[in-house]
Amino acid sequence: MEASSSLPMLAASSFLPPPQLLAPTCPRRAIPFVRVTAQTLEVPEAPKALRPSPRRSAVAEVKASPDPVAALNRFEDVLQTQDCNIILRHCGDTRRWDDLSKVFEWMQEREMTNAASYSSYFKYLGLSRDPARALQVYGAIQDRPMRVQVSVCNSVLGCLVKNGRFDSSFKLYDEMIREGLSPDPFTYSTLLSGCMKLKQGYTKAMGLINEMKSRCLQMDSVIYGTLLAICASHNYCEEAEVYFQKMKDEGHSPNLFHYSSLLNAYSENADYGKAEMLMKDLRSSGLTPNKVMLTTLLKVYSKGGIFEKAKELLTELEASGFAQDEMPYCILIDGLVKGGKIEEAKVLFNEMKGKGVKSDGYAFSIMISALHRGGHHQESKQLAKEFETKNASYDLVMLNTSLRTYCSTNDMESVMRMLKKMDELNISPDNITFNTLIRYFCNAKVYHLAYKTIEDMHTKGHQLNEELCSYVMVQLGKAGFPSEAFSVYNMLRYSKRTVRKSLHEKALGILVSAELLKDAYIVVKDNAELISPSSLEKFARSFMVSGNINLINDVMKALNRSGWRISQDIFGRAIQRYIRKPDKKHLLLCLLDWMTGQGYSVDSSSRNLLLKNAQLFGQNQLIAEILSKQQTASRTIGQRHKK
DNA sequence: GTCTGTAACG
Repeated sequence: MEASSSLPMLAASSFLPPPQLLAPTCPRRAIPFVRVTAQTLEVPEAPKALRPSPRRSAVAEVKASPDPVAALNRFEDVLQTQDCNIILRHCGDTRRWDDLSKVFEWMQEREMTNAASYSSYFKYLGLSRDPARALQVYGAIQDRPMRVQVSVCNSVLGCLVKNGRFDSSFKLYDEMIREGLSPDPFTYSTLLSGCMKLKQGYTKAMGLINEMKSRCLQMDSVIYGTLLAICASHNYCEEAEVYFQKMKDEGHSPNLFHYSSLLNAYSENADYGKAEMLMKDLRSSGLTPNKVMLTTLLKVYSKGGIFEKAKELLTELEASGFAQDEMPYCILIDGLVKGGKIEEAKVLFNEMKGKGVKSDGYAFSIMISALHRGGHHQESKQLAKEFETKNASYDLVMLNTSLRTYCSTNDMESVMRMLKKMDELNISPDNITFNTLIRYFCNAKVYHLAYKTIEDMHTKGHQLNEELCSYVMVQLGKAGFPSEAFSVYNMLRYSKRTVRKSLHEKALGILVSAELLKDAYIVVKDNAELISPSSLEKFARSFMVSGNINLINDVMKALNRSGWRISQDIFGRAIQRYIRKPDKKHLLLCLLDWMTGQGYSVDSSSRNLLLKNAQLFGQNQLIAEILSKQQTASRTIGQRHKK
């Protein structure tokens, strides 16, 4: 446990982390503070830039060229790596993403890349929303020291975080650490900002903070700001207060970021009293609340249902020019809707539109959803159409919202239009999209389409909604598609860790009615103990009559394993089957033997049937012996049961 | 003149 006890081993191995990682205490100051001045660097005054160098003018010419690659080719002999980096950054800064990649590839072909090239390139790939390419280029780096170069790692991680690929950023970070990365504060800043929108973001952030401490890296004001934002977005109000105080104790004075994050934490629980106190504290510290701060305060009032104060504040925001985008209206509209004041919400929404405030779709989506939930389907649909005619831009949430309202008004044409839009915009459907469509197809009673959608959803790795899929399964069974029903059953079983036990019974019922007895056996084999005796009985009876004869004995064993006592009627049916197929006599003998071992016996009519047909099997003697053994055994067991 | 990060809405 203690770091000291493992020190001798440490000395022998260079693969272990440095000792300061094992010892939780840090030296007083890990990184000495060095003021970098001309004196400390002692760089002699360079007489450069007296005349334009050929490299400089080449850079200028490539920068200005509409075809940078052609220009690069002209100056190939003049340009050095750092010159190319300047050109690369210029492409990025001017947002010419195609040229950016072309220049980078040109540099790669001539092995003119260094850490700075990679760092910059990944940064711009992040800005151009191309994390896939960044991952691809990073993965192709052969040189291990380059792969763990801290600025290279930071920029590729930043690219992932910026594009919402939080899980892959943490996965990649772990790989980098295994390969030997030594993270710096930039690394932690980047990763922490990824925690804000992560489900388990708070826990993840705590892990990172501890890791940072063990590496003796200092917390700074921005990292505190990020941390407070993480607390607010995960509703860790008390923790936010603690960090706010801790930060002050460490000598960082809070700025508007810190105040508004803490206020945001209060707004989640609509803690109006604490919010007011915080505003007082802010003013007394000499800061002036800005647009974000006041908008967050509006959220406190709005969530708390203090609509009079909220409206007053909104008027103030308007007067200060802080209500030029839809955000504050959205907050109040949302609060009104959730407070059951849908009419007031509608009035405010129309007021907002009347004032010419532009909407990115947030206000529309709040109103469309609210009207939909309230059962005002036509009105909701009208808003969705209005949004469409305004030619506003769509994202996944807006598409899902519109889709839902079009589905509920059975507007197939519009549903298709939304799906087409989704495709064109390269927006991948999510759980909500799929479930909306499945419900729609169910209501329209087109179960094969519901089935296709479930299949698609499953293939794309989304977790299925059990209640909905189970309904579709039953409907598919009723509509005469038992194989599809069974397929839904299997998708549910393999996409969820646990399913309700009634699912097995439902599936079994469908399969037995459709005489898909082999599939029914699959259901029974793994879940017999979750299925009611009457369903098992029904299955067993059908199987004995028309199931695959070679599986009869296996079915018996599976049923018996579940603890269900097989009735003599079932055995009777099995025996009748076997008697009609004398070439399966070995199976019959096996069954009779097994029955004896399990304390089962045949009833008298089966017994007579067997004895009468024994010569068919050429085993008169053997069958008679087994039957007699069985009677003795069952009598003993019967007596034991009576006791 | 290599990389980084913080606040409000569906």
